[in-house]
Amino acid sequence: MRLSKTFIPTLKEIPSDAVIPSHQLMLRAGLMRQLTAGVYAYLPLGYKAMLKAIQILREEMDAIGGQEFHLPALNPESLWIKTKRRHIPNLILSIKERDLVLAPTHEEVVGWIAAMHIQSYKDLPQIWYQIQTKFRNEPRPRSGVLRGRQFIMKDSYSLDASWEGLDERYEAHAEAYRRIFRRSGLDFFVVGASSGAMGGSGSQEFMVDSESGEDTVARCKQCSYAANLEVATSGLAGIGRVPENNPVKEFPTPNVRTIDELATFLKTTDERLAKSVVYRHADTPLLILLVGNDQLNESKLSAALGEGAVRPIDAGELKSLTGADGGSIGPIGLKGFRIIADKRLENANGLISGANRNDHHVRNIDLQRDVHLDGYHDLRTVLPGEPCPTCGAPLIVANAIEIGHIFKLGTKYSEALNATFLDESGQSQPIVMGSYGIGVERIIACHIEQSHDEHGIIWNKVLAPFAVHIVAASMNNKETVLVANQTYRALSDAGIEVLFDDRASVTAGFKFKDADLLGMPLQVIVGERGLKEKKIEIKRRATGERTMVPADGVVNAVRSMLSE
RNA sequence: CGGGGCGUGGCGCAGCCUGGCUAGCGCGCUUGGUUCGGGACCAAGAGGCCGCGAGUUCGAAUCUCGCCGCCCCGACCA
Repeated sequence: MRLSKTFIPTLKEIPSDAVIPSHQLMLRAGLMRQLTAGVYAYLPLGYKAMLKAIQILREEMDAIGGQEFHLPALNPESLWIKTKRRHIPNLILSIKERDLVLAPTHEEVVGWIAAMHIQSYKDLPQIWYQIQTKFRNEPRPRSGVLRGRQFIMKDSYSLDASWEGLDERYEAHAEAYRRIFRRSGLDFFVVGASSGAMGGSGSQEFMVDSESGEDTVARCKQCSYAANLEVATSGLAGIGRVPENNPVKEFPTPNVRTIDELATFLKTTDERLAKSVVYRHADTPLLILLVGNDQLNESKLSAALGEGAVRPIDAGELKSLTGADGGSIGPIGLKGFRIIADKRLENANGLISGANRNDHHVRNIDLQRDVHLDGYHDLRTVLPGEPCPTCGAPLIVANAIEIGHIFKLGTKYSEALNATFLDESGQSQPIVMGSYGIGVERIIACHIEQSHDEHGIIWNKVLAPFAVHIVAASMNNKETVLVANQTYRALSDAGIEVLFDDRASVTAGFKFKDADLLGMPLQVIVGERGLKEKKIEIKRRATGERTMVPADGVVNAVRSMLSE
C-alpha cells in the first residue's frame, strides 16, 4: 500500500481520554477511533491487524475440527427467557422497537440449532465456532478496547454425547488456545477460574499479566499453580482446637465493633476471633463465620450456595432479626439463620464471637459443641504471601487481562432448550456442551501492551498489519524515488506485505517518526545517503539495529530477516 | 449505581475563580514560496450555537439550576 493513498490518521499528541499504553497507541497509530463509550470503529490498519489474529484463530479452530458459523446478533428475547438469562444484570442490550435482544454470546442460538438437527449420538461430537461481534450491557466500559459494549469474539461450542467426550473437546480447546496465544506472540498463563453464573463444572482462563488487567490472579512463584482470585486457595492451615474447653460465657465489650478493635481490647491476636458476616441467600438469612480478619470471597460464597441470589443483609434487617448491630453478631443464640463457616474454622473451639447483643461478645465457643453448622466451605480470599496449596511457596497476587476462557457447561443449556439426542440404547439424553471464548481485540491490545516503547507500537511479524514499512527519505530526489518504487514492487512481487511511505508532502524526520509509531517489524529506508553506495538501509523496529544492504539484494535480506 | 474530573475550531489546551469590547495559544488543515535523514521555515488564509436547555444580569464561555456526553476510582463483570 502506498501511504500517500492510504487512510492512516496518526496523532502526534496523546488523546486525553486514553490512559493505558495500548489505548493511546491504538488511537495514535490510527488503528481505531472511539464512537461512544465502549464502542470503537476499526480503521483499515487496525482491522488488518485484527484479521491477522482472526486468521490464526480460524486455522487453529479448523485444526481441531471446528466448523465456522455465522450466527445472528439479533435474537428473539424469548430464547433468552427460556435459559433464564434474559434478566441477568448488566448482560443484555435490547432494542426498543421489537422484542429482540443483541446477543452477548451464542449458547442459546447454538442450542436452538442443535435442538433442531442433532438427533442421534451418531451426530456427535461437534465443534461449532464463530468470529463475530457481540454486545454487552457493560456498566462501565474502560481501558480502551479491553472492556467494551461491542466487541469481536471467537466463540466456540462443543456438543458431546458424554461428559468424557466433553473432557476431550475441552482439552482440545485448551491445547488450541495455547497454540493460538503462542503464535500470537503473547506472554500468557492459564489459571483455574470460576464458571460463575455460566454454570458448569470446570473452567480455565488464559491470562496476560498486566497492571491494567481487571482480573486478579494468585500465582505461585515456584510451581505452576495459578488461579483467579475468585477461586484461588492457599495452604494456610486451619486454626484447630485448643486444650481447655470451658462453657460459653458472655462478657461485655463496650464500643467494640471490628475484629481489630476486639483484638486490641482483648490484647490478643485475631486467630481465635470468629468474624460473622451476614448475607441473604434466596431470602434465607445466612451467617458466615470466618477466621479473624479473613476476607469473605463472594464468588466462593455463591459457588458454595448454588442457585439463588446472594446479597449482604442490610443494617435494618439485621437489627430486626438479631436485636444487634453488625459487629456484635455471632452464632450463639442466633435464631432463624443458616450458619456456614470457612474451612479454616473446621471443628475449632475456644472461639470468641459476637453475642447478638450490642457491646457484648461470647468466649469459649466450640463449633462442634455449641453451634448447629450447615457445613464448612472454602470461603476466604487468598492474600499475597500465603503458602501455595500445591508446593507451599509464597503466592503472589497480581492483575491480569483475560484473553480467553473455556467452560465445561454440561447440560444446563441443552436442557433448557430441549437439545437432546438418542443414545445407543435409544434413551433421550441432553447434549453435553462446552463453550470457549477468545476476545479478538484483546489479543491486539495485549500484544501492544506487551510490545511497545516510547516511540510507538512494536508489532511482531505475526500480527503486524504489514511486514515492511518502506520510507522514501525524499520524494524530490529522482534516484530515491526510482529505487524506492523498484523496492516496493520487488517486495510486493515477492509476496511480502509492504507499506510504502511515498508521501511527498512530509519530511524524512516526519516519516521516521510515523514509521516508529506504526511499528512494522522492518523499516526499509531508501535515501540519498545509502544510494551513494547503491545501498539501502533496513532497520529492525524492535531493536533499532540498522543494516545496509545492496539495493538489488533487499528482497533476500528482508526475507531472511522475516524468517528468523 | 456511589465518588471525583472534564466538555471551548480536527487534536492538545488557556480563558471561567473576580461577567464586559473582535474568544486565544500550540499542533493539524488550505494557498504560495523556501526546505528535504528524526515530527522544517516564512507569508497569507479557512475553520467556533464555548455540550444542550432554562434562569440571573444592561451584558454570560465565565454566575445559578436541570439535562446530556466522556474519562478516572469504586461497585459490577457470563
